[in-house]
Amino acid sequence: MDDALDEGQGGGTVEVLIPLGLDQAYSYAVPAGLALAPGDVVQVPLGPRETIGVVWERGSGRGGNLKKVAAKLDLPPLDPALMKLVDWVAWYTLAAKGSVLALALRRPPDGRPERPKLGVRLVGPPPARMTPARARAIAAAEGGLLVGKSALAEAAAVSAAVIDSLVDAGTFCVEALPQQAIAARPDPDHARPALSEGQQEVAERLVAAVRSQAYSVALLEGVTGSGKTEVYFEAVAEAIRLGRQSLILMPEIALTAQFIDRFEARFGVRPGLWHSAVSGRRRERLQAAIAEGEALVVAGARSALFLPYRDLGLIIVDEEHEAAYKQEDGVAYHARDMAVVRGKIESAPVVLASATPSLETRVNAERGRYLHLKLPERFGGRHLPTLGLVDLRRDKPERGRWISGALIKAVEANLEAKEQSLLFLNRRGYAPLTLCRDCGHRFQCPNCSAWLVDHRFRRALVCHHCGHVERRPHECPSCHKPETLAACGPGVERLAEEVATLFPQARAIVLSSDFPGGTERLKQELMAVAEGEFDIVIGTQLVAKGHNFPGMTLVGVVDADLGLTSGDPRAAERTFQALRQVTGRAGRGEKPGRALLQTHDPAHPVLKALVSGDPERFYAAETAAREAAGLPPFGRLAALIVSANAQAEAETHARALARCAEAPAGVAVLGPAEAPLAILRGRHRMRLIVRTSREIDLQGYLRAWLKRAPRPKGSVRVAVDVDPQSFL
DNA sequence: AGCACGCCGACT
DNA sequence: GTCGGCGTGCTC
Repeated sequence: MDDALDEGQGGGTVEVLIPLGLDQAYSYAVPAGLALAPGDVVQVPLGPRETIGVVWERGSGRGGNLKKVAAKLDLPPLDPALMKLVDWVAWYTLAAKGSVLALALRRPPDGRPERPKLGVRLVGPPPARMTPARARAIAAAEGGLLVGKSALAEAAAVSAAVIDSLVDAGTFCVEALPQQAIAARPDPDHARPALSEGQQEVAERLVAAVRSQAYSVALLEGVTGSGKTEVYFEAVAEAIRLGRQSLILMPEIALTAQFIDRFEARFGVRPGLWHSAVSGRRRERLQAAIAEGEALVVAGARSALFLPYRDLGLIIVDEEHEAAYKQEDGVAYHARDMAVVRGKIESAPVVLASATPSLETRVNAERGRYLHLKLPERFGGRHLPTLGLVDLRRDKPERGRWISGALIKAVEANLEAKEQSLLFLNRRGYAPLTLCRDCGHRFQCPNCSAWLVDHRFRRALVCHHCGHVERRPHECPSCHKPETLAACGPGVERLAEEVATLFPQARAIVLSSDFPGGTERLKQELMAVAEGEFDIVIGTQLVAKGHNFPGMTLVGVVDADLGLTSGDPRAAERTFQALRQVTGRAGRGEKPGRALLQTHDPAHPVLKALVSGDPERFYAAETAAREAAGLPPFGRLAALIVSANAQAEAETHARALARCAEAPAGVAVLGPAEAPLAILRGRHRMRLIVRTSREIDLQGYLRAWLKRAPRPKGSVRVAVDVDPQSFL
């Protein structure tokens, strides 16, 4: 056989990347008669079995004693842009290429048929025994049309069991509902909103970016209620007009019915939805529709970043600052950053939207790398609430109490005026610490180093890190004296006790993720709050976003210092964002609102910046503070080492790395002692920041370190927490 | 990811 | 004496 024949007729070798934790593509021989090109999805033998893989590049060898590619699968090939993204993300995150490929690779059809949604049709006579519930169900199904089972149950206000019994009785028959269209074409002009002048201006900038069909990044900043979504929808509309695809990336929890309704109201159809709950055949169909270019708009959680878009013309990252964009297990990546990278690779504009942008995005905007678009404050003449601090050193609540005189007065005035108040305390449960007054024993999690949180309602002690639960004993497990256990500090449950004592006439409710009855009940209660059925809401982070409470005119932050003192480098930023969000809950209706923040440190720069109402002040102060503390200013190289099974091991790794890193000039490793590192208690992970003043191949360097360093026992994972902008 | 190899606790 | 736990390593 000669080479000429090999050209088109197969033969030769290919490098195949397998979606497993393998960093290298493996060489396989191409059987005669098979033509393979990079991107093709193939079946290859691997050890004792066969797996799916992707031809990454053409090989050069003759494939003498290599295993052969078993088959070329009938799936659309990975396009070069997506392959480039996989390569880039693997290089950048120091993850094995195969693991990244696994994120991008469509699952082969698993043969599991999509569970067809069932509907019922009124076909037979009424059942022998009629009940009110049955009568309602039959009335709702009048006309003999095929109705969805759950929809019918809801419409008739009966349970699914009633419908089932009517099916058994022969009154209804079951049929499969026709499959819902996976991705109908959105109409860019379905319902164009009336934008304010300021919004229009910003929308036009985004539309221009979409028209340019070139890479660019814009930070779209605007407080909640400023109409960010409407504005970026205009950019999406433009992409639709051009026939190009848009990806709207959002934190998983933000993919709510509310967002979908807004999308549908604007474009007439639902977007293609991609999140962890979408499964099986539906996932496949959507993937196919995306690859074909039929699905024009995809709204998805971070994994939607690796979908095989055919012609991506716009990427929106909503709530850009959300920590949920960080994937920490498996391939550790930041979806927002990788979105920027994908935009670069696809030559598409990227829009980062947020009310409280992350520090690094702000820095990038400031340095002119990103276009900074600001939306005028609030839409419809509404104003941001006025913010005030309560100095707890002067206005001190009694022992065992947490609400100051000033806040009590404010709540009373609100009750008087029949307006709602929100008391925000980001602490679930009754008390964050339980100790023995006699011997000082503190209840600690057996798995983690965290304190166990007293949950009176559940009558249990709970670890908020690992989920460990134990019963709250009656006597101290250490000294066995009875009645010595004391709850220390407040949680929302305890605050509710105080509220009941202070304002016995008020209708109060505690809202936290522990809400009894699950998310469904919680949703109902949120609705009830919005409708004014409660006077005082005591809530955790949960109430900071989402539902709008028009009657809420006062927000009391019970402990504004909470979170400011932890060792996490992001503590100040996160607290600022959380407080800005929660205080913004006041005055969303007709009446102006105000917020009171209780603190022991009224001079704290975060609080001062917050009260000044000028976010720029916070960002300026925080950037300066980081520089002063020797923390990596964003936009320069830094690395994050995630490591080991135990804290001690993590520290050993860190010291080993610190020693190794002394060699190449320009690299300084801030070890456990020097850096305000965050050992994430409970999961025993450690963050270590590598700082460098000049450009080196940090990825390559760390990779090499992992290979040659005398490693202590335990697994080491290295992830990079760098602003990828420096590499673009 | 699978699957093998390999070294320490409770059983026929 | 073995069965089996899952830690570590390998797959072109």
